[in-house]
Amino acid sequence: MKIQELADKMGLTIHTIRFYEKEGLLDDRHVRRESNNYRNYSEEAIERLKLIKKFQSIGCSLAELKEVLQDHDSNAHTNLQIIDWIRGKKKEIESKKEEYDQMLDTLNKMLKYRTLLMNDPQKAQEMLMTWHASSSD
Amino acid sequence: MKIQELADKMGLTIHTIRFYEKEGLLDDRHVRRESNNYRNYSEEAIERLKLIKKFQSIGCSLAELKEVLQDHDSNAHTNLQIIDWIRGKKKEIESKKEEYDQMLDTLNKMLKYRTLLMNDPQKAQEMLMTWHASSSD
DNA sequence: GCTTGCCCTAGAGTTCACTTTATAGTTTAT
DNA sequence: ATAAACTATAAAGTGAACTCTAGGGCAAGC
Repeated sequence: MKIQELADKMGLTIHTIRFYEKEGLLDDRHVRRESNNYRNYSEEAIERLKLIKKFQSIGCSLAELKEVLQDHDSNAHTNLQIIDWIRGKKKEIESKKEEYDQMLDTLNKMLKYRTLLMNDPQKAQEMLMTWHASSSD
Repeated sequence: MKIQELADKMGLTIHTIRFYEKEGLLDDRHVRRESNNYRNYSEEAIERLKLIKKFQSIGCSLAELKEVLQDHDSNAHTNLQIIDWIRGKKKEIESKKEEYDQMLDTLNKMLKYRTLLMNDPQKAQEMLMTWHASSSD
């Protein structure tokens, strides 16, 4: 598979794919060269890019990803180290989810206030008072 | 309150605070100048910075934040526009939470595999097979 | 009155994750 | 055979959100 085909399949640009390779996120399990020096991608490249996207979408940096993916490949780190990383990442995600829940709370309050403001400005004003009395801006 | 004190209270650097001001996230409700031109921050500055952190932690850009905070202050946008923004943001957060759930799934699989690898390499190998048969890397 | 430490501005530098550009070789269609 | 469409490399540019530096002013202690 040539680079443009892969790019289309993955919804990336060819530049991005070459960039990932340069950053060490793809190795010869994913890309090889044809006699004309064109890159030729294996099916594994697709899976790798999917994995990159997945991790990236939850806030892994490419540097962090490189670490994990290299662990995945070679045995640079011990199993225990990887298990630790996974546990840490799980905690991170869980606390991020909690933050999101808090934020949803805040947004719901804002929504309630703004809706009230349209229907009953008087009551909205009252709401603002009690809000300010408790905590945030 | 002088800048260093605020920075310490908020866990930011003085550079970051001045940067936020330059970006228009703080106004004269939050900062004024003393006769010597030193910045003097009100208590409201603390609430404002908390709010900035809160929104930022769930992926709002400073530009976006500026919009909302200005709405919050002046009535640059209509109530309906703000309500729309809030609704959109809520959706964003909800789908982000789903992504996080998926990621937790993946991490749990990885953890299971790595744990098995330590206790029963044979079974770990089998697990890898069924995994590869289904989908991801 | 001098040192130390905090304050100011303006602007340059940094990191991340791309994105674009310049230049050139290869393949394919007409 | 030539144009178009694709590939390659190397390197510069971008935007976001800081972060740091240079060069200077004020303030408090000895």
